[in-house]
Amino acid sequence: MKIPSKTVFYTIEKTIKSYRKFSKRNFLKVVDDITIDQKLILQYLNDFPGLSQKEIAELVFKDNASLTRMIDLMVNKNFLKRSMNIEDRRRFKIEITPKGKEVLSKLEPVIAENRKKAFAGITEQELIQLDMILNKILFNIK
Amino acid sequence: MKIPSKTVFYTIEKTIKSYRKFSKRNFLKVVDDITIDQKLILQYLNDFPGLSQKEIAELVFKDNASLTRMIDLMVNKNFLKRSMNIEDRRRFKIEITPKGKEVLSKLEPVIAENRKKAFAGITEQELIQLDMILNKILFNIK
DNA sequence: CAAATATAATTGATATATCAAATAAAAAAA
DNA sequence: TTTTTTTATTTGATATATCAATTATATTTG
Repeated sequence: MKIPSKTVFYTIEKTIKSYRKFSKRNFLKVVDDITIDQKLILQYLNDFPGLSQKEIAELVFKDNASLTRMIDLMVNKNFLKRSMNIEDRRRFKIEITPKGKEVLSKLEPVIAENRKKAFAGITEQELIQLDMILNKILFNIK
Repeated sequence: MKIPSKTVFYTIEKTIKSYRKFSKRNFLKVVDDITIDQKLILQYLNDFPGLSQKEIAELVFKDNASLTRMIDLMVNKNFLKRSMNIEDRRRFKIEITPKGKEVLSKLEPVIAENRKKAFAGITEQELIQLDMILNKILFNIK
């Protein structure tokens, strides 16, 4: 019999990595040259316009330095536009371009489909359970 | 009310990244200059001597190319020894050095303590639940 | 057996992760 | 207001992630 306490983190890691691969494969069917994290950044900027790089970094669990470079790339790919922010000249104004919005709208149905497939046969109750247990762990280690 | 299906993967990602940071912090109290993945590699080689780089890569969910570079580093740090394998000259014989074993033995109590803290107040039953739900997801997306 | 195919590991290129140090601007304190 | 401290971002250095191409050896096939 397995001892879950020794393997749970392995399973968590496996799940998130597998889901990322699964998602990426499906994304590439409708948009080329996009990564999971780029999609997440687009999504957050769409839902909460005006986010700073630092705020985005926190949302996607990355370092500010990584964000700088990721935003650079996304500007080069014309997904985003970076301009001066008059109110606070330390931060930038980061906006989604029409191309960025188009990419996002192409991905939306894929995202929905991904979740649907991933959660097939899993009840709402189970997801709530899962969420709750993970939050307990998060509380313990914070 | 939150909709878990839209946030569960976010929570999973947050949990695993937080746990990695938490573990690393605690590792560095007893051993300097070790990463979570290096510890995992040492652990696997200790439990299953004779693993090839490819096999290790699969166990830690990494690419062969990454493993090549990680093993290089670990050899430089004198955690591992890499030598020719007579039976199959395509693969290497990778062995833990005394220093590697020492590091591992220093980390063992820390690992146990990490798990204990992370799972405080979580029942065996809940861990089994968690494991089961994650495996359902894994099955769905594989 | 020789030729074709498969496997293990490496290398190169590019992106990302992480930490520390640097820069520039804003906010707080003197 | 000047000085000090804090904040947002960037840059440099090093490690890791990922993909494609390469190399060397093993295995399979004809």
